[in-house]
Amino acid sequence: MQAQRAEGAPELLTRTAADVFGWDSLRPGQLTAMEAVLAGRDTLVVMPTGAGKSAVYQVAGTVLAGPTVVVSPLIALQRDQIAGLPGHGGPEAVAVNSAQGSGETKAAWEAVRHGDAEFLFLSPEQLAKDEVLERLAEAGPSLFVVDEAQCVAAWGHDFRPDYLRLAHAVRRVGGPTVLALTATASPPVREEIVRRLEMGDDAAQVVAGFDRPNITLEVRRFADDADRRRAVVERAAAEAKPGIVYTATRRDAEEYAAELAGLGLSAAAYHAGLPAGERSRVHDAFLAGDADVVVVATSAFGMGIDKEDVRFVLHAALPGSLDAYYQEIGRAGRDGEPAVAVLHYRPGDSGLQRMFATRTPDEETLGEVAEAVHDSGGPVGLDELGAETDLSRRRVTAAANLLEQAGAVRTDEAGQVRPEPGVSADDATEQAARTARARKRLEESRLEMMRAYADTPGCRRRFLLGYFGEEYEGRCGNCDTCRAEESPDPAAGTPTEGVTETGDAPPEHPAAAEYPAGTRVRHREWGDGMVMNEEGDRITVLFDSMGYRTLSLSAVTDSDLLTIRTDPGD
DNA sequence: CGAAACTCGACTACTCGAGTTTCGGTGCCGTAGT
Repeated sequence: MQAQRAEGAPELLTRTAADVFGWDSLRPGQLTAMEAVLAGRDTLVVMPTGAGKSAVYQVAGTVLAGPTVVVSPLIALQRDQIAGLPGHGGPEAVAVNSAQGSGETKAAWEAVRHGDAEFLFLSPEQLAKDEVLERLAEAGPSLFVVDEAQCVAAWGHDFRPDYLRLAHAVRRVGGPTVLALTATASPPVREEIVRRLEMGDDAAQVVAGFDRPNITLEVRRFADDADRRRAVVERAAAEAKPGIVYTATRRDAEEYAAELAGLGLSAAAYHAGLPAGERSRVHDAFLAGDADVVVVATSAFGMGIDKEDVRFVLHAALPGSLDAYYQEIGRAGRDGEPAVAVLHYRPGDSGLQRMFATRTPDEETLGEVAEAVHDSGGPVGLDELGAETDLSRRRVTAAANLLEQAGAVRTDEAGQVRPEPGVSADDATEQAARTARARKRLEESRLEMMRAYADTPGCRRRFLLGYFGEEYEGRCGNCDTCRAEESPDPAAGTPTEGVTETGDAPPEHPAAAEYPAGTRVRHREWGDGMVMNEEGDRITVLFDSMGYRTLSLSAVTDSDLLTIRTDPGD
């Protein structure tokens, strides 16, 4: 104890990293994050995959007394994480999930209860169960880690609503320090993670640079679907292997895979509709690299893939957001060697994404759940609500989350849902529907940003980095628009195939310097927002209530639309 | 929102086109049946 006290936190962390994990040095961001965690501060770490995010919780968790809970979205990922920990002698790690037998689960809980297990891996769905929370509360975890924390914002609203209920879980297990980890998160997504996980006001944020200069960025726009298909196949055949092609539908994944296989390439489709055995076979073959595979995938593929030598990531259609896009192209060129990311799209693509992104619980569902909460009179569990409304667990949870977000219901200390006093079921429904509509608008504007990236005449890297809150001066020289500028060959650049339409970047507006990315502004009608991007004479602002909006600087200065806010915190 | 699948009537005998409906994407979980 005396010896430890004499040793400062950085020394203790560095020594643990070396003694327990065999790491000779820690990167500055890692150490900063670990120190914040050790000091009991909730911490958000945004760092590229391969930069050692896991080390942050591994070392900090080992140093802190008490077990560490790690929330991980995929069972396969939990296995990898456990396998990645040092073998015997090191801290023990266990998991609890549906894929393992009851004996294994029992042993895992025993290990946690006796203090033998330092790390316990769980899905958010496990943390929705009373029994799991009670056992955890007893064990008194000191650290609560949310890995792949972008899932909170990306999946929590509909697909896996238990992600939005993690804050309740944190409270119920005794309020340990929260550590959220992600490779990709724009400022509004970071803000949402912090808010949803109810991380403290003084939460630390450790954000490493987003730039991946070795990835060449390119966009090709097509009027005709057949032209686009041909271009994708030709490109996949021509580029150095291995690579990934992302498609929008399962059907496309299979069609592209078949077409590439027809050209003699070893290509395989991967999507959630395939049998588990087939999926893991494709996954393993791709990781091993022995098949020189060109994998055609839907977004199911990629999370947790740590393969260094992916040479290209092609998109055969427009993704739903730049957050998703950057996450996916980030799987290219991890070794630092040149790699390419090419987006092939057709303006009609956005319809599919709009459908996916904007499907929120309908008013009828919200009404049913609101009434069930009301009629119950007192605290009621989500299972009970499901039985009463005859809705699936997932839909009930999503509806309850919206009602809660709208301030129409509340979740109590025991995880039960209660009506908010003085709010009728009808009012609750109306408020939640309003919240759902606002969410829809935000998702639509995210899609608009995706399209704006695809259509920008300016430097793509600068646009991307601006979206992630990083300023980038000048032009990168490694995207199609920069290259077109350097070699003013009319054949270069990215005109729409089949349609003549191109343009140089508009000249910088004199007022551009007044609105650098990150500036907090107030619009006469749309309220408060933050400048995300400035390009030529236009700026893009993310408004709290309206989502992303692009404004002309001439209009802004002519009619005094925006005021710059100087109050730092609000 | 948009593409594909389906339905249906016309007009001719199996095909065509217009109109209508359906479907599109991510993973946990638990439980029934071998």
